[in-house]
Amino acid sequence: MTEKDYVELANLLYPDAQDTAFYLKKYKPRNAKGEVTRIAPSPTGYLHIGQLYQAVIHRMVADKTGGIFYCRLEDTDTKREVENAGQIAYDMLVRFGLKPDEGYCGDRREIGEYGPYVQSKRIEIYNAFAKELVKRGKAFPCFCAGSENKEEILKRREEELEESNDIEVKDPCRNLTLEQIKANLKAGKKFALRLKSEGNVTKTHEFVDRIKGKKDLRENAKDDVLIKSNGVPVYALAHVVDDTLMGTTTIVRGQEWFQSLPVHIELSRAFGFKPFKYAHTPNICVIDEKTGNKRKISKRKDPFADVRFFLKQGYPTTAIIEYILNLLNSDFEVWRKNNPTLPYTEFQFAINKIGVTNPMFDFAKLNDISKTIISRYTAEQVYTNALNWAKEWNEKDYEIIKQNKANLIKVFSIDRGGDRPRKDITKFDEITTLYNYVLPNFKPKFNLNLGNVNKQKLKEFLTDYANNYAQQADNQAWFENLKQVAGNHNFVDNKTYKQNPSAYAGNITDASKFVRLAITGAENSPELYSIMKILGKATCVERLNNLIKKLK
RNA sequence: GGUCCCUUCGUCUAAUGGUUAGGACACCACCCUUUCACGGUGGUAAUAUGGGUUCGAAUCCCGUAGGGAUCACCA
Repeated sequence: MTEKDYVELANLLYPDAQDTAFYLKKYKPRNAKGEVTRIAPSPTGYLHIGQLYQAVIHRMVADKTGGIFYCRLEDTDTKREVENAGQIAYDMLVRFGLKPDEGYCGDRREIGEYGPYVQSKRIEIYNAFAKELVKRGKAFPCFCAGSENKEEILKRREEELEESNDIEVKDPCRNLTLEQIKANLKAGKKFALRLKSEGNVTKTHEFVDRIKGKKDLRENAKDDVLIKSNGVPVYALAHVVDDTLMGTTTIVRGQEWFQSLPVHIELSRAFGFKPFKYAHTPNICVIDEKTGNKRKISKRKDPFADVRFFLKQGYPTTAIIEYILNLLNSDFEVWRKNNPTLPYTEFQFAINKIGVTNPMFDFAKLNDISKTIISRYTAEQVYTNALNWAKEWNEKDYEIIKQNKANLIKVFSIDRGGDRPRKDITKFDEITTLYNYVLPNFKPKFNLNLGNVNKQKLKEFLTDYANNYAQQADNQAWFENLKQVAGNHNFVDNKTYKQNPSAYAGNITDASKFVRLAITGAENSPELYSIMKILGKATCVERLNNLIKKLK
């Protein structure tokens, strides 16, 4: 075909499309001095933990460089679309404190000069650029079979792999003559638009990825589809066109994209666009229980893939973000230790500090971060957060928390506020069980394990303690009293006990342990004096007597 | 199967040819203590493997093994 033929073909395929110059003029280059990043959720489910991970990078990179972070909805896969999912994804970003500056803001709203930010509303733009490509002889229509379902594709792929290792072949339709194309169009046949690849897989060129570093990249040689036969573009075209028009400077995305990078580069060059910077991130993984191998977090197998899992459990959103930051820039935790009260946004995040290997999701580490964050809350903040959590996720807890404000705040206040606050709350769904002893209808459940303690003496001690129990003025007096009563029943201080354990009924630790067990039903609790004061004499005596009954 | 990427304590990672291979979480011990915690001190624990280059290798090169990803009119 001649250059003239290409122009004729372009007009034939896209008679109504605008000239690309129109759009290139309409969307002015940005004057932001920093990096422009974007998150591009597809409305195919809910916000995935991996997308949240990406969003942290986008938000931090934009903030640290004085740039812009925007949101674009990639709804070109009509088959997989789930209703409301775009809205939910956006809402989740906002809740996690990663609100985009611009773009898609839910189903009825968008902000910014570079819209529309929903791809299904940009079809005419894609057509304009498709037409330009045809004019330049860099794309051609393909009249072969249309879309298949996933099972068919997987089956066909397997068959193809058996036949040949190299399925990167040029598409036969690239050789159709103008006359043949005209005949197909006249017959009413639908077409997909394919890239007419000029690459050669044996040639490589140097490429620098902002995370992976210097790499040799093979040229693309595949005539990939750019626009499906239903007129909707695939990711490659949408990415190159949108990110160019919207002024994205750095494409941050998962490393599964790394191998399609050559197509994106070829396409971008075919248009004569300025190349993007790219950063391909690792993927958060877990160990698969069946195979014992690492695998990407899966929406179907891992309930925490959906970020709402963490909200439902009552993790503070900052705990998730700080955990992710810790995976991304491992010096974050050092910074956090030195700056315990600064917001994480002050941290000097750097994209090139991101590692290249896939990290494993570690709940132990997340829990530690979460505990530390909650330990810095005031008692009122703990209460408010717990109440808000319960209001959304747990009706029963909500009623309990609402009706027991005074006691809960008192118990949250113990060991809180100093330099070394107590770290015992991991997430808000634990509150009603962790502090059940200050709530109504408390029924302690524990296994009574006496260890080396003399049962008869213990019973005598507890009876004496219960019968003569009086509220004390302060913690010191309270403990002196406990020590004295216990001492009367052969419970001695720890040093004395150590010298000859068999001579005594037990030590002061034992005595306290069983009082604690009677009062709280647990071996761990905040400082007992305060708890007993909150509960009042009658309740304490009753609980002590309940334990004594069990000691028969 | 082809291609691409990766491999340092159990986990997250630091160490840009010279460190006693460092830190954090988890685990254990001890200390503190007025009980539970918090905290403190210490401990167990790693350069996948075989060659090569080098005075010297976790670091550079080659092979091997293992793992991940990709090979759609999905993103």
